[in-house]
Amino acid sequence: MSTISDLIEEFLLNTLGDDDSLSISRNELASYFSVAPSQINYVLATRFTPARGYTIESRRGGGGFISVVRLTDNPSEVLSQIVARPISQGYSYNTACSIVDRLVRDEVFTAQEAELIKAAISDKALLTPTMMQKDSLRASILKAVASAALKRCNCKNSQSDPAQGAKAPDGGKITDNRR
Amino acid sequence: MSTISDLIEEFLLNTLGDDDSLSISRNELASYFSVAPSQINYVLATRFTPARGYTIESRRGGGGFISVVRLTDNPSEVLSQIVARPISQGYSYNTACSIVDRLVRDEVFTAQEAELIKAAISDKALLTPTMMQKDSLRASILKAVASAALKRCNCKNSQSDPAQGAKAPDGGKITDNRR
DNA sequence: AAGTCAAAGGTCAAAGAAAGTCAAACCAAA
DNA sequence: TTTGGTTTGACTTTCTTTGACCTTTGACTT
Repeated sequence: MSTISDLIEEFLLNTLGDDDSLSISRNELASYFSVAPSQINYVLATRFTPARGYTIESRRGGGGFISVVRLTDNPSEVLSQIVARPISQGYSYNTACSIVDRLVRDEVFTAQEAELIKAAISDKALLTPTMMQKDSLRASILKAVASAALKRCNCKNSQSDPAQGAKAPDGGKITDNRR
Repeated sequence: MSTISDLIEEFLLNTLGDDDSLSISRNELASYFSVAPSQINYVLATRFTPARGYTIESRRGGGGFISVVRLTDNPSEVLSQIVARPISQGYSYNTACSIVDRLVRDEVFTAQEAELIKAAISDKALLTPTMMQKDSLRASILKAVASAALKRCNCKNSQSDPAQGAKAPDGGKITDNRR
């Protein structure tokens, strides 16, 4: 069964379509789905995270709105960020998966590759006793994988695509807010 | 004589039929058979193991579910050996690489996938202090990856579109992990 | 310009809904 | 009587939903 949050996510994704941003009224959306307005925040906080390649902007007061922006920065940027990030900060499994999925979206990885990577960084695969250790290990493995991916990325990119501007407005933090 | 666990197994197998995967609610199933919910876990843990050709996925919380995924029924010999082998025996990096290369020749993995896997199991990626620990960890990761490779969709299916977050309403893919 | 106010949206914690874990109790067969 | 597979239930973890209360904003007065 899929939850109302899933439906809202789907609705937003559909509304987004091929565009790279959309703007809505929180209250309207909430009443359209008959949920508490704060549930909209929940959906945004859990599904439209930077790790997944989105950011949120909003304004309060009369004429307020929320907008969802699809991050369109260069995939190799994302890879570089993973590589640059200190291992000690670690990644939860879910955050790591969000990132991997996001990279599938950006066509850095195929869906099959993503499955393999996710398997490799699953709790199951990571024997280590404590969660903290797992998170670090995951960061380290992901880093190695990202480096490997960067290599082929460089090969592919060697002659392409100047026409893409649009950097992340926030310096592109890669974290996931899910609880 | 047949225990209730056997009946639950049979029920699941029937429900699975010819499909590659099924998705159920643990609580519903438990109450259908009037058993403790955790008995469902017992059945899954003892009867739907990778060794027997299945893996389990699940999600907790509201809208939670358990899904049973059938692994390919004509697995690569090499792949099944990896899954069967005890982790404690470990793999050196070189051995592991040979195996992965072998799997490339067998067309289980693409060359690109192989690169990523090798990166994931490189000494660099594996933080752990002692070599022995690294070797075990490598075995565990490789096992998880092999297991993922045994999922059908990973073997032959790629015809459909993976490009956007999985639209399959209600019948298809369960592989989640997102949140 | 400053003050007021209603209309947004934001935060947070509690309650609810699943599933997971683990060890103790149970039972059948050797 | 020991052993190994089953069954159960108490407790934990994860994800979702709701509601009460907080902050920001712009328009409207004064």
